[in-house]
Amino acid sequence: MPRAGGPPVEQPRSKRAAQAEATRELLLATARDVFSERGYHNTSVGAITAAADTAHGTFYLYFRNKEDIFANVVQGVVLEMYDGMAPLKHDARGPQLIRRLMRGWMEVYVAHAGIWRCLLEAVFTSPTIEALWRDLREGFISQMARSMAEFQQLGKVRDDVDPVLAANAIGGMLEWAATTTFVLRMPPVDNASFDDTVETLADLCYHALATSVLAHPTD
Amino acid sequence: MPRAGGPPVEQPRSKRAAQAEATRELLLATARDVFSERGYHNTSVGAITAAADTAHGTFYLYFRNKEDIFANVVQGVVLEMYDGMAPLKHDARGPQLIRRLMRGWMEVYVAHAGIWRCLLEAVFTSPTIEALWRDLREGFISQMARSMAEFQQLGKVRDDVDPVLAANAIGGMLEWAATTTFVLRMPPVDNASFDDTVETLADLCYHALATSVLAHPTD
Amino acid sequence: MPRAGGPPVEQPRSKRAAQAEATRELLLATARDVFSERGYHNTSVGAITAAADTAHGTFYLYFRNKEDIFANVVQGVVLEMYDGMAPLKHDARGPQLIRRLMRGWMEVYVAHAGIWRCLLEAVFTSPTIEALWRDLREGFISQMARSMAEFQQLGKVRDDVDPVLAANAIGGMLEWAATTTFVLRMPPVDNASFDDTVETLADLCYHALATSVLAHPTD
Amino acid sequence: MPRAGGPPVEQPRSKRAAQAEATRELLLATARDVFSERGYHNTSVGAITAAADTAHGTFYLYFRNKEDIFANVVQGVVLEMYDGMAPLKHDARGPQLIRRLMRGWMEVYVAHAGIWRCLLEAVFTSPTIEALWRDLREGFISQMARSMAEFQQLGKVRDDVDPVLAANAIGGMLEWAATTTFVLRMPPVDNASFDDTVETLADLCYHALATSVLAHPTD
DNA sequence: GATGAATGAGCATTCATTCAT
DNA sequence: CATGAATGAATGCTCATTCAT
Repeated sequence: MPRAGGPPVEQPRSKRAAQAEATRELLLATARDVFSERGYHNTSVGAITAAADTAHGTFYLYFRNKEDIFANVVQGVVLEMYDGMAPLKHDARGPQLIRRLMRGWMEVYVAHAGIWRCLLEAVFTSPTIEALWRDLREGFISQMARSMAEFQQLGKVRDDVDPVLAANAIGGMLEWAATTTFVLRMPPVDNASFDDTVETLADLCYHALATSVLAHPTD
Repeated sequence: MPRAGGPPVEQPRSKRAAQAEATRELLLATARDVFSERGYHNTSVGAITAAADTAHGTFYLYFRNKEDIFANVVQGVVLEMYDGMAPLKHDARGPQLIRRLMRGWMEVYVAHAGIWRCLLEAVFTSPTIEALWRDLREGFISQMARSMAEFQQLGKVRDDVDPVLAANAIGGMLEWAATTTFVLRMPPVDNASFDDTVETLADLCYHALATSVLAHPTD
Repeated sequence: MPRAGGPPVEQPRSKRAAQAEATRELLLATARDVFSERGYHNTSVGAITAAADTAHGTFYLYFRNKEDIFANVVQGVVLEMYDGMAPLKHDARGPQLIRRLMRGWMEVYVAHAGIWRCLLEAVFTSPTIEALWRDLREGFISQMARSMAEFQQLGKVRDDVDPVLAANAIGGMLEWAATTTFVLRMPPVDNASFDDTVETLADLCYHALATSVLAHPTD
Repeated sequence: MPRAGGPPVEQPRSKRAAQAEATRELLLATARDVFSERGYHNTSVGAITAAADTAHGTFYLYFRNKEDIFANVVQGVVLEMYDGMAPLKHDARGPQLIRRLMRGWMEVYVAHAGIWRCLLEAVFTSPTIEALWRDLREGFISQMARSMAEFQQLGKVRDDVDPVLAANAIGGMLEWAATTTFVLRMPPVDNASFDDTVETLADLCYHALATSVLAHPTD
């Protein structure tokens, strides 16, 4: 859609521009699938254009290189993920609330396992992707820190907790548990169900942060 | 091994074998440095042999390919890391103990930042490395789970905690905090010192697990 | 093929495709020369592209590897050879006919000595080429067997001859005489002329097959 | 064994020399097996020394390179083959004799299929092997030519046959039939047994050469 | 806007051969 | 005599990127 502030006309800016936008979107959507399936390094520009049924050269009309298109893919995916993590209604209290939050978050990671794995692969390789993810993640963590500060105001979270550092730690625990357990399928997955994992994470998180455990027994 | 009847000294296994071993070690050590510096994908076999001042073909006398030598590097590094994490004396109690542990662990990650980052890069790319790390990490996590179970026996850790799942979660929190903060140098590092990070992790960990917070005030 | 409604002329399929086809043909023709001159094993992909004045990578746009381009070369050459062997007019009788056939065949082998030698070299090395040649040769032999059966019907060839086995034997005699004498230049060539060789082969072949030698004296 | 004319001593010329000869023979024998199994190009010096359980460098004490050892292997094998072809007792007459000869020859090719195939592979690749085989084969062909001349004297073979050229042609028919049928396993093998092939070759050969077919009916 | 042919740098891998031990 | 570590040239193949059509 045309950016606000652009030319006043709402019309599809000449057929060419519309076509161009369509091609760009096609490449982007295809790239997301291909990256998800084959990983970052194992995906070549040729693989994307082949999957999109597009000429190889067309790619370079819209993206500078693999890193560039991946950055665009990630942009969309990560926002989608963090969006999926936001909608929590404060209609539950204490442990219940945290458990629901955790479950929602884990579900998001599991649902995006392919591209999430691919993102991690790229993060450790490409400085550009690293920087991009740094920024995107910062949004997520600082949002979490803000929530935590609010709970501190309400006396639900211990006062001696630094919201930013704690959010980074708790967020990391979640991210990494999701990654090792459901992406890399490391051992505990054999014995433990999704539910058990969520339960443990929520329990630890609750006790780590809650003001007084006695006031809110585990359930 | 020296033939019976040979000179009593620990003879260098025929000089030839010693030279070969030396070359192998040279390649291994050089590879570790090169990988640390340039990352997994950005390192080629040629880069390693060049840095080791060795003929390209020599590499293949000792290793099958890049993955192979990296697996050997990782083997050594990870054991070194987990070794550096083990030596905790139980001479401290409660929060103090955890704080010291955490500090030790973080120091290990910081000291191995380059190769640790490279390991993560490879884990998401090579199934072989992924499997290798899975095994090495399992040793670390299950050791942690065993400690936790012991503390449960002693009444220091809550009984309703599953030691394996909790170890995976807490270990992950640590790993990922170390990675985001000191490897990827994500935002909080600007504001927070190493000490603050350790303090927060220890505090969260303590409250997450301890039987009764009241008995052991944060400090 | 030209789209319906296009210009009536046999348009060169969009110039692009024509150029591509030209490049492919160039590589093919060059490869044939290089193979003829240097043999199968002594020819590298690089040698072909260098001779064709083409980038190394271009090769892989059209062929999977050396074996692949050689199979294509052989395809063409063998068909060309067997074509050159076919045109026999039945305007001669008995020994004369065979002599002319033999002469024609030998000339074909001599004309294709380089590539024929290269084919034999490859046949014993590459299962793919072996299979390809098996098929091409089968066409040649079974055609010969069919001719022989016809001559049997006409009472010119002995009835107790199995056409397929005999064709294989006689065809082999021809092939191998051509190969040893004119490709490997084995001894008899020093004393015997091309004509003498043809004469002997024709004579042996005639007597081997003909119903009654008395009816058709050698000449 | 020491060559006549060497030092007068029959003793095993110092243990060293004996050992050296043994190693040389070991390499030679092993090479024959390896070549037979894997073909000329697919065999490397390393493969031979590995199979012989010998140091890589040892090879170069006795042979200049792969071509050199193969030439030595071939020397032995071809003589062995032509030896196996010689022993024909003249106790049979006419077609019977030829049939027995042919059968014996074919059996030799079949028994040596692996190394024979390897020899052909090498002949078309290495000028040295080519020259070697030219000489060895010449011995075989000229022996055959001499036999043929004798039979001409006896009036059994047509006078208008040139023994050398005919021997080359008939010998080639045999060689190539053996090769295509039993080494390359070309089509006719599916329908025709070893016996049928021999029968056809003998029959053709007999009619091709015999003075008067009427005097010696096919059987 | 789209195409796809062409490019050539880059990397992995093999192997014959040498030579110090 | 035997060893086997070291060498480095040779080659196959992939892929990002450009550009004429």
